[in-house]
Parts: sequence; structure tokens; C-alpha cells
Amino acid sequence: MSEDRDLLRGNIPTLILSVVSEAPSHGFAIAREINQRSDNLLQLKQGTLYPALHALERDGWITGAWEIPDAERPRKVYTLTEAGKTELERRTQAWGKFASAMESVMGGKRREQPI
Amino acid sequence: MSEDRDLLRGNIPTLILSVVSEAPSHGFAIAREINQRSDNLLQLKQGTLYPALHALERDGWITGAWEIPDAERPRKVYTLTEAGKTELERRTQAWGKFASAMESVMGGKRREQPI
DNA sequence: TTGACATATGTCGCTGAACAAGGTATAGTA
DNA sequence: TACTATACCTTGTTCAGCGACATATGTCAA
Repeated sequence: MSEDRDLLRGNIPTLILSVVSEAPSHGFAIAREINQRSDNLLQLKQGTLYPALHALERDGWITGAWEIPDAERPRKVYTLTEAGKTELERRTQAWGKFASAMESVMGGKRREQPI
Repeated sequence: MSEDRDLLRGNIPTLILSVVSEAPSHGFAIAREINQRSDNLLQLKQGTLYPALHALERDGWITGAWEIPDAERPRKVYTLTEAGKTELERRTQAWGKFASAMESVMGGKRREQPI
């Protein structure tokens, strides 16, 4: 599984934006969600999660707000910004193109020629 | 396009093994092939290509042999080994699982539950 | 009440893949 | 003569992800 580290490269921000785009959420819950949805294949570590969230906030794709529920630990809840929505769309498309390019090479297909 | 650098991470050896598995080929041609099949989306740079080939040879997945055609530059032609064939299968499966996990997270799907 | 565990946030230093930029050399072409 | 494409290679840099650690609270069992 250690190989998935490299496969993950560059995709973690996309995954985080995806999850946050559905509903505002805090870091720990986002990681748990990614973990569960991928059936534990994609494991977001803490040393990756928090710096990634900070970078996304710095770039303006998400905004964080502290929430202090009664009788619970403080959480920083992140919400997707408008710019973040656009960024997610861009990244989703980039992923699609990339995955399709991978299949093209692995499947031995030649690029499509216009008629 | 600069973002595809990160997406490529960890997939380059798989792409190289894929191309070589179809027919023995030399470095420069392998890169050209990947480039063309992906419609120039996946660009294998020389600073990536040659070290990657050396690593694959070191690990025993491919073997290189110098070929000196008449009136042409010498080339190092790489062939997939038996172990390399297994490795390629393993990597192809890993890619499939990873891509499907990505889709699961991005699509908001929950992991399938047994009945 | 003591310990273990899950939750929840964060930082710091390391590693290693991919890249940029450089090198060598030959064949063909303008 | 200069340029381009082919064909091989190395060195130093960069930075995403990770391991390991620190901190703190709520819950639950021994």
C-alpha cells in the first residue's frame, strides 16, 4: 500500500475540495470521510491533512471558522468558497483527462484522429 | 498543465512497463509513444525518463541491450522480463483500484455494504 | 482514579520522485 | 554553417506527503 503515496500526489486537494463541496466539514471528519468512501484505500494522514487544509485556505478555495459545540472539542469547520467551486471543477476535469490519458497509454490505444 | 506533474507521480514506471510490454523499445521511443498516445498530455521528460528506466532495470522488471543499427545512433533497447510482466499486472490493478477510489470519493458514493 | 482510546488540531524534519538545466554525440536538412 | 531531431546521460533543486511528535478533551472500563 505504500505505493499509493505516490499515486495520491496532487490529488489530495481535489479530494478535500470534493468532500467540502457537499457540505461544510472539519478536518478530522473530512479525512474520515475520504477514508470510508475509498474503503480505506486512500488514507489521509494528519501530517498531510492539516497542511493541505491550510494551503487550500491560503489559496482562497476554502474558509475555516472555529466552532465550539457544547461539551465537545473545538473544531475548525471549512466551507467551499465560490473560487473554490471553480477550482474544484477545474481539478475534476483535469483528473478526468489524466485518467483517460492513462487508460490510452495502458490500453495501447492511439490518439483519436479527426475524420 | 504544470499540475499534471503531480498527477503523474508514481505512474511513470507503470506507463513505461505498459509500452515495453507490447514490444521491446528504446528510451527515446518509449517517451515519444507515451506522449503521442496521451495526445501530448503526459510528457515524459528526459530527466525523468532515463533515471526511471535505470530504476526499472535495477529492479529487474526490464533488461536493456545496446543495439547499433547501420548508419544510426546506438540505442538501448529494453525488454520486459517475466518478473516485469507480473509487476505490470500488479501495477495495473493498483491503478484501477486507485482510480476507482478517487471516483468513489469525488462522486460522493459510499462504500458498498454487504447485504 | 487511572489508564486507554477516539476525537481534534497542529508542527517539524525527512525522503524521494519528477523536473530543469546542463552535457555528449550523430544524421539530416536548410 | 547552423539548426533540428534523435539518442543517451547526470546533477542539483523542489516540494508533497509522511512519520513522529506535541497538545488537549470526552468517554468508558478496570
